[in-house]
Amino acid sequence: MTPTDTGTPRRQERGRRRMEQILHAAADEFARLGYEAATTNGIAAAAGISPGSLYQFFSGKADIARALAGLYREQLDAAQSAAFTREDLAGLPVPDVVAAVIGPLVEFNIAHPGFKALFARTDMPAELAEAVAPIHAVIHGKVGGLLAVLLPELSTKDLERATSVAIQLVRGMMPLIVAADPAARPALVTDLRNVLVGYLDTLR
Amino acid sequence: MTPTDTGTPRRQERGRRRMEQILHAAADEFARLGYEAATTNGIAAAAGISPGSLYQFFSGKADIARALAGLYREQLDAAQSAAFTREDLAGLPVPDVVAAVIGPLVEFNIAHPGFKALFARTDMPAELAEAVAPIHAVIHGKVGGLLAVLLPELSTKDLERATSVAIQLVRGMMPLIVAADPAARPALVTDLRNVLVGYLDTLR
DNA sequence: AGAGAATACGAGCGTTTACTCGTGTTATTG
DNA sequence: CAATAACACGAGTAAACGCTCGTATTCTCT
Repeated sequence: MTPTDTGTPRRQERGRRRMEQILHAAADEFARLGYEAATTNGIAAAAGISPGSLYQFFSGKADIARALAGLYREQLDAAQSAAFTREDLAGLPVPDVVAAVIGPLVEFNIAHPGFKALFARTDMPAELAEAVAPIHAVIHGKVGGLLAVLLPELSTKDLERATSVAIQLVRGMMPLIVAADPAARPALVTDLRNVLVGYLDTLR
Repeated sequence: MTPTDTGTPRRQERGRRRMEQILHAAADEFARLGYEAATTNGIAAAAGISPGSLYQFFSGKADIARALAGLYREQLDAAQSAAFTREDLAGLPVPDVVAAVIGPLVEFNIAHPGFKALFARTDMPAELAEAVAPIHAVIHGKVGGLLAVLLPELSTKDLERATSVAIQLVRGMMPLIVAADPAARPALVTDLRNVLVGYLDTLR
C-alpha cells in the first residue's frame, strides 16, 4: 500500500518563480477589477501561463487570495517592524507615534494597490473574509498592543473598541489617499493623522 | 407609420406595487449577499414573482440599483431634512451639529440594511458606482454646504477635501456600527461623533 | 541513462447567471 | 363589448467562469 499522495508537491525553483508570478498577476487583477470580477483565467493570462498551470499551484481563487494575504503580511511586517517596536514608543508623544505608523502604511498601500482590494473593504464574500482573517488578526493585535501603551488606563472593553475604530478609520481613508492625485495626498495623510490623534485624545 | 413604442409603459396601480415589492426584495438581497452575489432570479423569487415579470419593470440589476438608490435618496432626504436646514445651525456649536446629522443617519442605516451594501463600499463595480453617483453628489453637496457654514474661513480646496474626508469617515465607521451588537452601538456612535468633531477642530 | 516527479498546456465540461420569448391573463379605454 | 396595453409566467438561451483532464515536456535524483 503506497502512501497516498495528498499534500503539496516538493516545489522546484521554476515552480516557486511561477507562484510569485501568479501572485503578482493576481494582485494586479484584484486591484484593477476587484476580487469578485477578477477571473482565474484572467490571472493566468496576466501571468503568462495557461489555466491548467495555475491550478498546479493554487486550488482556486480563494487560495490565491489566501497566499497573497500571507505575502502581504510578511511584507507589511517588514515595512512596519520599526514603527511597532513598543519599547521606543513608550515615551513618545501620541502624534509622533501615529505618524510613525501611518507613514509607512500609506507608502505600502501606494506601492501595493492589490492590498486595498483585499483588505480595505467593508463587505466581502465569506471566502475572502476567511482568506484575510489571519492578517486582520495580526493587525488587530499589533494596533491593540500599541494603544495599550498609549492609553494605559483604558478598560479592556474600551481598548478593544478603540482598536476596531482606529483600524476602521484607516481602512476607510486609505482608498481616498491611494486614489487621490499624488499632489493632494500629503494633505489627506495629514488629515488622517489628525483624525487619529484627535480620536485618541478623546479617550484619555 | 405608427409611433415607435420605446419609453416606459404607463404603469398601473398593480405595477407600481410590484416595483415596490421588487425594490424591497432587492434591498434584502443586496444586504444579505452584497451587490455582486445577489442574482436577479433571486430577487424575483424573494419578491414572489417570476424572472420575466421582473424585467417588465427593470432592465437589469444595475437598473434596480439605480432605482433603489433613488428611493433611498428620497427617504434619506426626508429623514435628514431637519438636520440640514442651515439656518438653525449657524449659531450652534459644532458638536451639536454633528450629533444632529449623525443621529438620524445612524438610525437610517440600521433601518435600511440595503443602504450600506450600495453606498458604504470603498470599491464598487463601475455599473454600481454609476448607479449611486447621483445620491453621492447630493450627499457631497449637503455636507459641503454644512461645512461651509461651520468653517467659514476655509478655502474652496480645503473645504472640498474636508467634505470628502468627513463623508469617508462616516462611510468607514457605519458598517461597524450597524454590524455591532445593539448594546455596543452607543459607544461607537459617540466615537464617530468625537472623530468628526476632533477632525473639524483641526481645520479651524 | 532511466524513472518518477514536477511543470505546462489548452480545449472543453459543468454550472451559474443575466436575460429573452412565446404565451396566457388582467386591467383600461373608447 | 371589443381592442389594446399592461402584467405575469417560466422554461430556455447564450455567455461567462471556475476548474478538469489527457497529454506532453522539463527537471531531479539515483
